[in-house]
Amino acid sequence: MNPVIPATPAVKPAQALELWRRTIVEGVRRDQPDLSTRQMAILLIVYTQPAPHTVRGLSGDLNISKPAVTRALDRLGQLDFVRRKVDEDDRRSVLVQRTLKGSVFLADYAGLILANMTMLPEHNGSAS
Amino acid sequence: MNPVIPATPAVKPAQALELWRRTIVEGVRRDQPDLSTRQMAILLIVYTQPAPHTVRGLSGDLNISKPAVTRALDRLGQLDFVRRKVDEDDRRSVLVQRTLKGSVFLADYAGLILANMTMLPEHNGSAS
DNA sequence: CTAAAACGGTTCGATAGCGTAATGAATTAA
DNA sequence: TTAATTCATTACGCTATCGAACCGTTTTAG
Repeated sequence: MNPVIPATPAVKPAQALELWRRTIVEGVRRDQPDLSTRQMAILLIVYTQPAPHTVRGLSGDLNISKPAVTRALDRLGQLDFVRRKVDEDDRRSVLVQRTLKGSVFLADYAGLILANMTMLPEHNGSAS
Repeated sequence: MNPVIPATPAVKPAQALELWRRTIVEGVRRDQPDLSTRQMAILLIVYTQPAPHTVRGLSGDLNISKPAVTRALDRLGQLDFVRRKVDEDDRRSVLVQRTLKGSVFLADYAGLILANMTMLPEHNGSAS
């Protein structure tokens, strides 16, 4: 259908979706903490982007309302995946900090992703 | 930690999370249809796994209740990402079928994943 | 000091999702 | 034919989340 691409980078759309499916399905199956997409997005931002992280900043990053961020932080804080801390330079601001539990959770999730990534080349299906 | 693996495929946990963050954040930012994790899981199963797909089968695949699958199909059907069809062999069963809109959506999503995957090697950060 | 602006949090009504249990329709067993 | 089984959906109560608007605190401007 589309043989224009000169050299395929060894990874195809079908394989990308396969990676996504395996990882997400596994996550839903285990489902210890039922994180919404937004909560997961915030968690990933906090742990993979350099600090500081504020409510306003996260709200802008994800293009969602502030209350939504606050709620997500409530939930993530309830799970002890993140923690709030008042900014000393500006006491109005709240800094989102990482926790050990959050690190463990994401490390585990990363392992899940990697496991499915390494499994990809084996599954060389070219259907549809 | 675990040097048993003979040849690491040049991808680290931090890079896996980076891939996840970029893709999910992009999805949250633009995503017109705000799909939950379960809805996305069902969508991926339907489009990457061979047919047929029934409510009962999806319920078992994801280890969630059947009404949860029904509601997810309502949402996905409302978005015209999937379609219901009565199984002629067994009229009690409902077969979940793919649609053009769903194919386009997932193809677009796959492109998003691939874009972030190819961007990964550039981001060779080894912090933390 | 006083007034305006910025920031995060809270309240509000509305919406969506969950699982359990009951309902309808279709198949199978007797 | 009748009864039991199976599949999907609906009903129900509950919880979580949504955006808009408002509040209290802190910072900045005058």
